[in-house]
Amino acid sequence: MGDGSPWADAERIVLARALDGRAVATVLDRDGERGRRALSAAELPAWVAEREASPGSRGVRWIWSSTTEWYPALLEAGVRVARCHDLRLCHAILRDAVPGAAELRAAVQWNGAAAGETAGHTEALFSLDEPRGGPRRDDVREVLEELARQDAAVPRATDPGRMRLLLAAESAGALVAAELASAGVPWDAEHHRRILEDVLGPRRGGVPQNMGRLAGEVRAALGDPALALDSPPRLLKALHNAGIRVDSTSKWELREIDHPAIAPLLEYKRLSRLLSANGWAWLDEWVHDHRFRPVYVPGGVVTGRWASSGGGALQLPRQLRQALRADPGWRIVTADVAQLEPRVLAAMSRDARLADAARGRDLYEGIVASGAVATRAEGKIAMLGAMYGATTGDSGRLVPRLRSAYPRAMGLVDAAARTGADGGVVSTWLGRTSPAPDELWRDAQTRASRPGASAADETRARRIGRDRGRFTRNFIVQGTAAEWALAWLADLRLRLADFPQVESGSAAPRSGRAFSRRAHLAFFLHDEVLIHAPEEQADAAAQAMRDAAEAAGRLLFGSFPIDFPLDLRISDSAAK
DNA sequence: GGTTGACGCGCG
DNA sequence: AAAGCGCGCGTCAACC
Repeated sequence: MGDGSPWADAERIVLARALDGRAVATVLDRDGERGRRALSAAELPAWVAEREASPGSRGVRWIWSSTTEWYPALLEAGVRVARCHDLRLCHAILRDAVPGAAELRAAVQWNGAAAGETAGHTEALFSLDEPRGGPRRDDVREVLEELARQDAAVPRATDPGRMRLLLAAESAGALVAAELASAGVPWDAEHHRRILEDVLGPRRGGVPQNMGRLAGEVRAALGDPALALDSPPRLLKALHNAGIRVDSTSKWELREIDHPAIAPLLEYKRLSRLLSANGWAWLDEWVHDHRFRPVYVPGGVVTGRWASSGGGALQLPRQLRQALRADPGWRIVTADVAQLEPRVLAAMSRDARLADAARGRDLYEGIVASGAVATRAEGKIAMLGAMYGATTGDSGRLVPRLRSAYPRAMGLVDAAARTGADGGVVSTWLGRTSPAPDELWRDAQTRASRPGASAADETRARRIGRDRGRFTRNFIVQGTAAEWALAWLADLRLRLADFPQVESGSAAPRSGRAFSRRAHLAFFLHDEVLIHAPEEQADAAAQAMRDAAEAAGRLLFGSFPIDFPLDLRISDSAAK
């Protein structure tokens, strides 16, 4: 790699799979291949640990087809690595972001999810067992060729330096995701059950008691003794029959209605949601041995955010956070970033006035102090509206005030929206690109621009254009915020890995071998991180969170004066 | 019978 | 107080 790149001094070791199932490690240095050896599954962890620890290979970067295929077995054996390059995730970024990366685009066998990761609905383009999609992705030659394609593509990125950061951050995120799976979220199932019993009432075979009582009240108030509350169409008819004029059964609409059936109905919906999303069945499926182990999918969202597939980690209701409890002798350290997205917007647009409003305080209060809006609530609505593309309501009405107060920041998101509406592609700060327009957009524009297009065609084309504009407007902000969060996580996990091990007497053995004796990441949610730490390491873990946030800000935005204050708490649980 | 899409709602 | 981004998941109903 070129001078100054994060890879410049790193020894690179490529792991692939031989036909006999053994791992093949190819050691690369600046001048090319320096050696190769085959290792059995039993030999691999110790060998990796040795290379990772040896002073001579400081900065070794492990290159593999996919972190989800290689790292769990190492963690299982108690071995962590500091750095990796996840070819599958990096392929997806480079393929779209590098102009003219024809070789990468042609290597379609690298598209799609990791082998063995496609449970059902997502059609696997490729699988290790049936290489019908082309070369076996884990094959030694295939892996080395893909690495060569990516090495060739990076210097042709719009900004190679930023692209290297993005690839390193994305790969580090994949390591974090595997480590989170290994460590698990400490979960107090008994406490969770108490909450369920309190809210839903005892289960007596069928419907929990409190839900049954509420359902009875709704049926009585609507004069419909057989009504099935869980069927929106039937519920809607029953509401109409009772003279309640609503277009849907959503709680937003129902909340406006004055009728004796509404209060118990809304309460019923609340309970029903808790039961189906995080009730006893969820506990049985997802919590074992005091750990909740959700399935994270790094890079699963187009913007670069993580997705999840299983366990609903990204939707844990606030109501249940108090069941997230530290092991005895351990603490929960939580940190979330205050107003991450507008801060990122200030930095990427180099808007010094917005950065001023953000500095050292609540950003929305800062907007009030600048005189642009009257109250914090207005500042928040206006800023969200600016980032999401609101045009109507209170939000849409307030956005113009921000436009005049913060022309640089607003100019950047407005420009992204115009680009998107016109069918263009936008990029995050580090260079992840938005998808090209879909068929719906292309078709609408084609219809509207042909001779004899109707007014309806033109209206439709404009609407679809605006829809896409709202997406690209938000893409650059949400995507750059995701990059900041990855940088934060990446820095934090290395700091925590340097923490000393605690006495084995105070270990938390359920956290997995690599994490049971020192502070470790336990949960991540877009702009929020949770650490499970031995009591004596809690303060240091909190400081590591602050230091990592500071480092992430500098890594992305250099000396631009933006700060990322954390809301930090040390407690027995994750409850606010 | 199984699959698919709309809905509703939880999270950021 | 509800229209404006990104998700996952459970449920129901329409469909093959």
